[in-house]
Amino acid sequence: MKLATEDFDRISKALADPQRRAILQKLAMTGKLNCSDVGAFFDVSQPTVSHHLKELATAHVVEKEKQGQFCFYHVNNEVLSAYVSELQRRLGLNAVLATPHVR
Amino acid sequence: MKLATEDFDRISKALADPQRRAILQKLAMTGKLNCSDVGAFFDVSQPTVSHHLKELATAHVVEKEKQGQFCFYHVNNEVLSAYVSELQRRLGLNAVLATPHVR
DNA sequence: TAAACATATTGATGAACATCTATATTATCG
DNA sequence: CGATAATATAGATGTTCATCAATATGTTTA
Repeated sequence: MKLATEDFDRISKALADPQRRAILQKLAMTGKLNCSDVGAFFDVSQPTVSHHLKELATAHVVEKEKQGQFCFYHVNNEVLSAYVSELQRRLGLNAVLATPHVR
Repeated sequence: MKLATEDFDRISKALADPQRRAILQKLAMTGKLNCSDVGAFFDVSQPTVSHHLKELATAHVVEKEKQGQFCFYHVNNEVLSAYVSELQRRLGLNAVLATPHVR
């Protein structure tokens, strides 16, 4: 999967904040959570959680699923993998594994 | 190689800025550059380049080598690899490849 | 030693941002 | 319908930060 430059930039920024990384990690571990559940894990206000989730969603590293009054979020592994790959590519960390063959 | 939490945080922040990523990428491509050479590639002032290189060095993603009046910088691949691994671990991107065996 | 050069530091400025309180919006339930 | 609950938005505030001009520090060379 190919990431637009704009998305790559946005993801880098999204991952820069420790609180946002913690939220993302929690989502990665639990699979799927709603806003309130996420908030319960951390000592920040509800609007702050909402804001962070929005940032993560805008960067497409999480996906939002509205179910009635609730709003579930889950990690987008495809985007995260693409981000890590692109990061490795840019940093020259994948020279040896350039085109891995599966036989 | 194990990254201290503090280092992981600092690297995430260091990678958040596009200008710093561009500098790092340039260093990854060319291997080794001094301050002036780095500056020549971008349209920013000398103090700004110096500042960014310092941030990258503080995060240990580049290493500094003073040679007389010049100052050479090169990428620290070990730290960058460790960062990417830790990132993958936290984001749950390595479930399948947990302990890759080389036979 | 004086001038020229490479890099670092200082201090200032404007923008971005994390966070909060207050409030709005939308959905459920009695 | 009215109350309660979940999430979002608006606006404010303090902090962090990217950047620059000016200057300092350290190094080479004429």
